[in-house]
Amino acid sequence: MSTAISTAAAPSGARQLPVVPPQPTAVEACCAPLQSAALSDAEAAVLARRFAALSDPVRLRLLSLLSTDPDGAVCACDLVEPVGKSQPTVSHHLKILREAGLVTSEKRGTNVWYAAVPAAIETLREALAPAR
Amino acid sequence: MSTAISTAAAPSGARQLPVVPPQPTAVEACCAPLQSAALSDAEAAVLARRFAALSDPVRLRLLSLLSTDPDGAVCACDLVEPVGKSQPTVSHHLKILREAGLVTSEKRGTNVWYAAVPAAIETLREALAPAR
DNA sequence: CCGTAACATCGACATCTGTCGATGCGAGTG
DNA sequence: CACTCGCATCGACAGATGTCGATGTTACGG
Repeated sequence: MSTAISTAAAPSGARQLPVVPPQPTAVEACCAPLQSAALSDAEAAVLARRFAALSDPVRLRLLSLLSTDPDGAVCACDLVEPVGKSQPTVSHHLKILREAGLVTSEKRGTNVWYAAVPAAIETLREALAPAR
Repeated sequence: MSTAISTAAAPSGARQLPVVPPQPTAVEACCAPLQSAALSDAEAAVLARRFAALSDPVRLRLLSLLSTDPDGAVCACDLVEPVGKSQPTVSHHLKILREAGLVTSEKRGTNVWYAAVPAAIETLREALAPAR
């Protein structure tokens, strides 16, 4: 919507400088797989927080967009329209994903580039691994 | 607490009849992995609902208890004390897990036996699979 | 047939969560 | 230096969620 006309500053197709550090905020595995050993109270709390980051459709779409992007990173300005929410709302969800360690952000000039952290996703996936 | 003395009716160690159907409510995979293709609106909604079932510490502990039980099934009466919540609360969480297809329940006399559904957990796990 | 045990449902309540408009703030630009 | 653009934060609000006590309901047991 907003990035329709002005092609000067940072147009919607702001495809440049896809550079983003690998995974500065890598999430450490907190627990053995759910199905391998009974979770302690603390372990369950940590895991629940992380899964909560995946419990919203908007966040899942954002994470998916970042994960599947050919450049590996997307300008925040290019995330608002695809998910169909207001800019503050998208910013809010990105913050939650960042705090969960699932994405990283890097400021480049006026824009902020977001990238998924595959290792963090893998951590969640391992928590769901079968007993054997 | 309650199941301490009376060893008659259904004591805390009600270990018998571990029989439970495999996975009647097997959850069907709804989406390709997050990191393989951008999620549609509908796909994200379905996935988010399922991950939401894992976004609570009590539910994670319940699922873990069921998954790691040697008999593969646990009487509801034996789930209240381990998680440290009231009986109605535990019943509430079990309902959410059941509606998410992550557990199944079977009534046996006065008791209800719960069992995890590994296939459903696997479905969630696959949604987090890496791109390649 | 009445009492009891196990589990689900109900009602109520406090808290959390998603959403948006308004605002703030830093970085470019003319 | 003023203006604009991009993004985060704030404030507010409606709706969802977790929790528990009370109450229902069903299955046993004497």
